Amino acid sequence: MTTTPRYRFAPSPTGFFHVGGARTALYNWALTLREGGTFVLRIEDTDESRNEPQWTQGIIDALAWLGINNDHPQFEGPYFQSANAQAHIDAAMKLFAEGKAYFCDLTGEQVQERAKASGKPGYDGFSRDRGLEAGPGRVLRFRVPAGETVVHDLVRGEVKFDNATIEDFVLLRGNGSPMFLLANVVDDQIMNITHVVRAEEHLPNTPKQQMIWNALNVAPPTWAHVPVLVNEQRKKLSKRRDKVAVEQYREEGILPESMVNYLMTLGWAPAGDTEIVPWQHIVDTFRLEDVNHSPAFFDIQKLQAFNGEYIRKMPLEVFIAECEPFLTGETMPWPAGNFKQDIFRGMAELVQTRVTALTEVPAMIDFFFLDEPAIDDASWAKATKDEWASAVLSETQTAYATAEWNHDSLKAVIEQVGEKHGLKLGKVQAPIRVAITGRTVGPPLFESLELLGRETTLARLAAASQRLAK
RNA sequence: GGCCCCAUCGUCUAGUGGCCUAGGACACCACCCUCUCAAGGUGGCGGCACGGGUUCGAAUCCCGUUGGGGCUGCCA
Repeated sequence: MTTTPRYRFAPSPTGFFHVGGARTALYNWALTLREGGTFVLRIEDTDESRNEPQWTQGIIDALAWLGINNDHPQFEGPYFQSANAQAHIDAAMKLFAEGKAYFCDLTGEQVQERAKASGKPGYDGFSRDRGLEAGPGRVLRFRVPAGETVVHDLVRGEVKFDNATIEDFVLLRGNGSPMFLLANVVDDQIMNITHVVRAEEHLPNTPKQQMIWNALNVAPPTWAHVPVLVNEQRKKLSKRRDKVAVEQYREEGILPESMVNYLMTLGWAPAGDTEIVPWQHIVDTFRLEDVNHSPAFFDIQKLQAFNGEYIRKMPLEVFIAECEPFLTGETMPWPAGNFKQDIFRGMAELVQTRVTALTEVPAMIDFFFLDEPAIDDASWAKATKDEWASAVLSETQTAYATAEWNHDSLKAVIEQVGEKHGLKLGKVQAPIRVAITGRTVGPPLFESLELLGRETTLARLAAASQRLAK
């Protein structure tokens, strides 16, 4: 009889959802999907001092955004670790009854003092044979057996630990509440978890947990410890120091497809010469055995490059629809109500190749919807510094008053103006562009003018001439 | 300090003893294209940490050194 694999992702709700956590979740999810298993989401909320309910919802929302949600029959949860507290305590007491754990009345400070005095770090097993019963303030410690613990890890291979180097760790706090090491194991047993795929920082915990599994007479799961994600200093990504919130990347216009694809390439690569591959391809080919052993730098620049590619790959209609939330609403740079969908539609294709995040779209087309273009001083100075600028502006204005209003002819007009002054199109267009858009860079000018319309164009050219005359 | 993990271009990686004169991607540079900016195209820069083995042959296996990281909590 073969049991279907059961993977799990067990975050603790102590802050925004971390990109490292997202990658771990994705690894589990990909494996679940390919193997026809189950993905269990379990919120590890046993640290009452740090948990906040809103973070739980944040995790669920962020996972859903990445495509991990209960629309899929293979998704199970969320469960809450706190709901199993009694089972954790029962398991602990079973270990105590069997002599596999014992109570200790030393406080944390006392443990430290003893360690300092003896010169050996950690707990020294002071209460091992004192036969203490449960009581207020007494912690339950696991009696680490002599010998060696060998962890079989799908990405690391065999990792051996000398039990003598592992202290008798705490199972139950002085107030009776279960600790992570225990709760985590008991929950995995209750939920029939077969594969524990998590970040490498948990590797030192694994021999301890494996001993708990054995002490509880249950065969441990298959372990896999994937490398951590690091910052440019090659330190583990931290919520305090680094930009790690999945939510934030979402707000900044990163597409879930890009995030998913990029995260999967940290520590692993699809076969062949392309990294941008469909999720289904990843599901079909991802293997833990192929995961790299060393930490990976989370490179925002590369994430953005992925995102740019995903944006460009979108069918135009999809792009237009996806931009919608970023173009309407209070925070837009233009007066409410000024946005015109048909103008954006006309520009969309030209905008699409020029952004790496959807949040960049408004700035690309703001001049259409602003009553006056927002003139950037540096751009203005650069584009109008030549003595011919004034003449170009006024001559263009005159010609545009009667020109045929389509981008080809608008372009031809400027070419003629340029020719008169011995200037190439690249040069002459500069003052016009600044007059109309406020900047020296932006989407193609003549298509923009066509959509802007004659009236506004002439008004802006006139305004620019006036400004230049001052 | 102790335990554990890791080590290919700046970064992410391919590589599982001969296919490696080490491949791709991001970034960077140049050129082409071009109304600006992009996109696209072409090319360039740039790496097996070091030292010993093993082997006919090593980026690939072994040992050591060095360097990095994680853990070392009545957090998870």
